[in-house]
Amino acid sequence: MKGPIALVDCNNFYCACERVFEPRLHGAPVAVLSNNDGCVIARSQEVKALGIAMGTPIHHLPRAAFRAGLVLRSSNYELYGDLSARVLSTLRAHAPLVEPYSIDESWLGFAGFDPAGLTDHCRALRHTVHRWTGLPVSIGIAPSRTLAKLANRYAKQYPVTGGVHQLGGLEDPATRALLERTPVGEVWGIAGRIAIRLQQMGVRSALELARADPRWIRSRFSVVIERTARELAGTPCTEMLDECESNRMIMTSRSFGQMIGDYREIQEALRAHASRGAERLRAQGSLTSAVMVMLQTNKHARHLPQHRDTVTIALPRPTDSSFEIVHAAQQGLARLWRRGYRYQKCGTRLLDLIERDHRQLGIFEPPQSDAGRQRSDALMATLDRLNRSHGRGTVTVGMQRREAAWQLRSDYRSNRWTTRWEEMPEVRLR
DNA sequence: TCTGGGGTCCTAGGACCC
DNA sequence: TCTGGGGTCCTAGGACCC
Repeated sequence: MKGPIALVDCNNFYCACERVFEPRLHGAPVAVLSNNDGCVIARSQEVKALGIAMGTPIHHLPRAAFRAGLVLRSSNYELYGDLSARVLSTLRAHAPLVEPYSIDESWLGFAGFDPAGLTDHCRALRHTVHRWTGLPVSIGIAPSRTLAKLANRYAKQYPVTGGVHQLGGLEDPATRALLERTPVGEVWGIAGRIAIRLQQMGVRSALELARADPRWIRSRFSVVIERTARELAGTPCTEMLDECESNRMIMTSRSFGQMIGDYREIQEALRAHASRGAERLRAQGSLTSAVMVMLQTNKHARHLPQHRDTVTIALPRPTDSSFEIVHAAQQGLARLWRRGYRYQKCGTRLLDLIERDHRQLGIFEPPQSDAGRQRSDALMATLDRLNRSHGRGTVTVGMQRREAAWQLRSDYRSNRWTTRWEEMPEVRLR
């Protein structure tokens, strides 16, 4: 099933989300901070114009930026996630095949469509997304994902495109011209080291990579880069997926609000991460067979003793029970933690995921344990329901305080306008 | 003083087996 | 002087992405 592919990408997504419910932020420089309010992870156009780089630590932000009216926001993933879902449902109403890619990007499959009419169709779609969600998007259309990515960037960069740009294959002169003036390091999938090696071998532009011999690329690099080269030449190398693929691993980790040495305190944080991981596991209908626990000190604090390590606990049988997963995580922590270190971050990874429906009974498992499992399933379903309807953290496994040293700092968080009753926007009539 | 979190895929190389 | 050869499986780590 081949056909044109479109990439829909929300412009400056996190900043745009902040503006949806606070219109006064339109035109103002808005920067969204990482977890713990550490550094800048998203910038509005105005912030980019101020010369503030991605990843700038909050304490390095220049005074001049604040004088220019810089508005800071803590990450508000509950809001971003909800708005992302709205964009997705809008897309699903207007495209035959939608494959979510990240919180702010989706691929659209247009197999069987006449490429000639697609630009207009996508302009209309872009307009609808904006009307229904308040979020501006750009759309790139091309025969392959790598080219669609390039088209998308062009659409974003040049307002004259009306936010939509379409590329063809190498036989199209306009496509060739764009590839020729695109440095190879700006191609999707080619970054830092590989870009340097390609340049040393004389491959400097996207066009040169598109025209390189795929077998040569494969022998010098890998199949990944070979695929990128083929895609640039207009041959799609991945299928569009009809349904959401499940994650193969679920990682949950956070830095602490401050460095922590106390075992009990870290244990509490880890319980929160393990529970959250288990919740996501159940949401995608999987079971895990192994829990990896990670614990690390602050690598930037060079004057302090360093310790970072991971340990993997194999579970007796695949499970999605918060209790079993938390228990395994705590076993892992007991092996990792050392007295006298001040830790900065801990987390869990749920590994070896399988689909819940494919669960097999263990050889040594007594058949009557089915009843116990059903009880556990019902309990987990109730726990998830309560946390969904009353907000995360309403029911927890073991103590997980809302105010604790391990909790994230988020001093500049906006309201969770669409997911919390008590934070809903108010309209006052007078 | 501060410097995020969550993913995927691929490859190299060791362990192990016949 | 050298001292099999091939295969599979698993894990760690690199590279990249958002």
